[in-house]
Amino acid sequence: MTARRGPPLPTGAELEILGVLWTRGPSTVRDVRVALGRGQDTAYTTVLKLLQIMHAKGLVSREKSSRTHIYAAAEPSERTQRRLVDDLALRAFGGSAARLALRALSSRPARGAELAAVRALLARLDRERT
Amino acid sequence: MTARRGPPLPTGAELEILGVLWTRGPSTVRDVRVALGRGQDTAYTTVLKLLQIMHAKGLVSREKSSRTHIYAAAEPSERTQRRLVDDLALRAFGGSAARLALRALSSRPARGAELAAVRALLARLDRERT
DNA sequence: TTGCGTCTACGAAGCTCTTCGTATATAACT
DNA sequence: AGTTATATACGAAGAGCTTCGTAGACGCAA
Repeated sequence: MTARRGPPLPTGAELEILGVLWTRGPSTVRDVRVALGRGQDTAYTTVLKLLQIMHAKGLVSREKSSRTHIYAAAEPSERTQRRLVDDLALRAFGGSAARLALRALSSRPARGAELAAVRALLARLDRERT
Repeated sequence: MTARRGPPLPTGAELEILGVLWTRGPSTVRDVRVALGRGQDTAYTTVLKLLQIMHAKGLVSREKSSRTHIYAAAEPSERTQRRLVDDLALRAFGGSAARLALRALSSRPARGAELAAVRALLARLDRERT
């Protein structure tokens, strides 16, 4: 139970970088730094160091292209997001992801399209129940 | 926007203590320590220090009963949970709590009663839509 | 009143996370 | 060959989190 395969959960700054890699695809340190959109507020070596740590943790893979490294998220966003949700469910909702979902839906005005997606999922769960 | 009133988000250990206070109601340090269920693995002063820090942060209130303090969660669980969910939505789901909910529901086999609650909520949202 | 059990307060160690500066390598250009 | 631009690697500082030991206060029983 809770075998927890895969890399550890990303920290705050790591998650922000993963977000860039998920939307941009494989990127260089420079690419990531630009995409973070902080201008010069974050030093180049800060992003580099983070990616090196993430590589050591198994959160990203990297490949050498001539002299620069190209980094990519090790897991698809879905899997990491699921692990993050499960973690929060465990820590704050007694392990119930459904109660977490309930709280998420009741908290904010969601857009219609997104609610429709939730309804579709519920319908599918119904169908698969039997 | 994102005005973030109220105390800061609880950390891991703080959240565990809040869980105890939410289910047990106002409790002494000793009560909390016992309810954590770690036996002697955690020192008394560790729980005390945490509660002192949480009091300074505004996460818990306390009241003096003779010589001991009685601690209580400053916010109801619903509010803190909502803030935690909103935080995760912001950091990992582009700010969309609905997409977070979708991931939560698709990740795990939920119990029927919980799914029913989600359906009821969606129905209510429908009704309020107009 | 002296001592024992229990409480609070405080300081500090060990750890992780985030940040950056410095040193070093390497390709490219003159 | 020497200079410049850009890369990586590494060390370390500063902050926050978690843990605990020690010291001091307070009530209660002998």
